[in-house]
Amino acid sequence: MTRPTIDDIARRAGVSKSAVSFALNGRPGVSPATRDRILAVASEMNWRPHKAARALSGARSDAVGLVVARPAQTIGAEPFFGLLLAGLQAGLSARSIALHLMIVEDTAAEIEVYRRWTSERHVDGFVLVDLQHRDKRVPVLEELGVPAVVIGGPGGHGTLPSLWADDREAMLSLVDYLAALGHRRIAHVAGDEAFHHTRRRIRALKDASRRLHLVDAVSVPTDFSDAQGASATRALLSSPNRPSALIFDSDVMAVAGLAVAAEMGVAVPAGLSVVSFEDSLLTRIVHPAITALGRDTFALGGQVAAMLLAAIDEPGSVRDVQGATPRLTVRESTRAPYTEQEA
Amino acid sequence: MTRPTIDDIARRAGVSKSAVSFALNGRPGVSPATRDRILAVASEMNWRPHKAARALSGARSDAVGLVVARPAQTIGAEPFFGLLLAGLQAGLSARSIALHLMIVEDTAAEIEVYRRWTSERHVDGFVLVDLQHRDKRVPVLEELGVPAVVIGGPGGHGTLPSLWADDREAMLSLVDYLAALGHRRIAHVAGDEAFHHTRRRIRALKDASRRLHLVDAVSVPTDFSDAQGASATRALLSSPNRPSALIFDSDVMAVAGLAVAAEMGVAVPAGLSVVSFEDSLLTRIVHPAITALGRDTFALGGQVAAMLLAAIDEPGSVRDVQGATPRLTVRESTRAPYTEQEA
DNA sequence: CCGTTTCACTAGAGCGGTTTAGTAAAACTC
DNA sequence: GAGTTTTACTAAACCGCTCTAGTGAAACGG
Repeated sequence: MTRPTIDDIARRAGVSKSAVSFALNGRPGVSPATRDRILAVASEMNWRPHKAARALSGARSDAVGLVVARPAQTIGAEPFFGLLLAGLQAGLSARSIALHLMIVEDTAAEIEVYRRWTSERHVDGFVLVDLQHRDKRVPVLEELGVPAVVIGGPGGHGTLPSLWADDREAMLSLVDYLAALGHRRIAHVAGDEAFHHTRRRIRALKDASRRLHLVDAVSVPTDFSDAQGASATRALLSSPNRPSALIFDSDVMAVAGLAVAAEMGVAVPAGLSVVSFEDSLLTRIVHPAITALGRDTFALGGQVAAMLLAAIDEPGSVRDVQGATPRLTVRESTRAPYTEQEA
Repeated sequence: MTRPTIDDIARRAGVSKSAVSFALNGRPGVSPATRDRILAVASEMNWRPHKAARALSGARSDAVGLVVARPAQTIGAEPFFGLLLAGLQAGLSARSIALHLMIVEDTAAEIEVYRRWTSERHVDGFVLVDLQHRDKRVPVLEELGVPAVVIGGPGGHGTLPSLWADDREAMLSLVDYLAALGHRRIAHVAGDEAFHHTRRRIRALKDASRRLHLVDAVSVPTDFSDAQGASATRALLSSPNRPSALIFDSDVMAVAGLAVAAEMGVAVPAGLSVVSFEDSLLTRIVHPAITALGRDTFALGGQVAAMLLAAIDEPGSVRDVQGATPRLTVRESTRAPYTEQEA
């Protein structure tokens, strides 16, 4: 048997197609008695709306898009991405909105997908991640006039609403903590300078370092990969004026850095304190467990979902929102630095 | 200006709607000259098909579904999932098929999504992961008659085609390797017994142990979490007859186990060899790097995508396929066990 | 040169919904 | 109780595309 259409329901209930449509959508124009009868027939016949048919009549497609331009490896590796995905999902599925995921090669391909999906009416809105300096995707989405929410900022995302984290404040608090422990030589294994947040963190470290009179607060940019994280760590630990504390911009790099320290015979935390700017399972399961600045990525996904749904319902109504301030979870990888006596 | 429809193109090119449709879909019925002219007009007007309209006329929805019933944490944590996703994407996007992702609470919800998406014509097919013993999803998908490909098996997936790995063979090779190094006391931190592959691995270990006359080849089932992986390791390492080698069913548990060993002062690999049944970034970046059985999860995703597309194109044409046999990458976490002299 | 086949193209009926315009009856006005 | 408004419902257009049936002209066959 083929799936029932509203026509079948209409026939069975002895009313017109339109009456069925009204009843099923909770619209006025049918009496309560008729409405109940229609609903009963519909559920008896196990009717479900045909998404495409609805979308064709100008309605929503009930889906949002997430397009990511990253190498496959990164997507598998970073817990951030999976958690964000799960959080988005949770926020969307409550209103049974689907998530269309697309993983592409580069930003050009990403923009092409935005264009295509918009004109095909494939999705009702987009979530934009990995905000970059002078991001080319922003003007395109603005031009397309499609609802979109940016994760990142503040600044650099034009008129699109964003959910942003105060990376500057986070970095300052991190440095304050390490300085309070007595660290004077702090180094930073940073991410990719193409990203806004990386730049902000680097700048914040510089400022804090000046304010607290730290020695050599150097930031080494990387591409976020474990390989570059490891080699940056190796270089820093080999320098004559070896830092006593390292700040890593990602959990993956922090773990890689930890391995380098072990390999070089540098004890953590006795000889080196390690802090990660990102928290996850990774930082928890290694030994020693890594002190990390944690934000609830799952919750973040949910928040973005809510913002995007609002932007779809009422374009222009959504404004920038500052996400929860990340909190430091102290674990086993940080302590006061070596003193001469100990050494 | 509103987006162009085939009617606009028809008017501009001076032909009928149908001629445009034929031309755009590469169907016979138009002369080469007319076809070229229509295509030129279409691209000039920047026309794109309206997905919903196409889908409504009985065509495909050009999307496949992946529904996962797992806690959010797991999805973020396991590289497997992200890599699979990326691989699937790569395989699908070549034919510009979208991936609809849905993360749900439990199997009941998952089945509900299968029902809904099928009757809504939301997707053309499904990918089924985490195959369980007596899996309830299989008969539902069979009943719905929707194309689907299972990752897992062999066996237990009814008439649905599956891409399966030979877990038994893999476990045997692993045990052979450890036995060749001289290990006699091998223990296994297993996954969830609800999963088919976990059961097969446990059975294989038992068989190998009997064949090789190993002592105490015990398997401890867990829920795949780092916490249970850690406590299983703790228990095994505390037993009077401590194993000299541990096999972990997942990378996350292997890393957690490594941390427990460090915490208990058990040196790896000197005092304990560690092997992971799954390879990923995780096993590579920790210290010591973990010897692991690796399969190319990204490629696996691509293979599944290809199978599903074939199943959609020609239902019933796709048969079970055995995936590539995982290969052992030896790293720093394995060596011959302690001998009495060394101890 | 007439009948048949092929070709290039058009008209128009769906696909499964939504929505507007219209209608008959019931319910209010005063 | 005639006129107006409201209510409950129907008919049919419409969304953008696909595809079948049909048409007129050109090409072919003998």
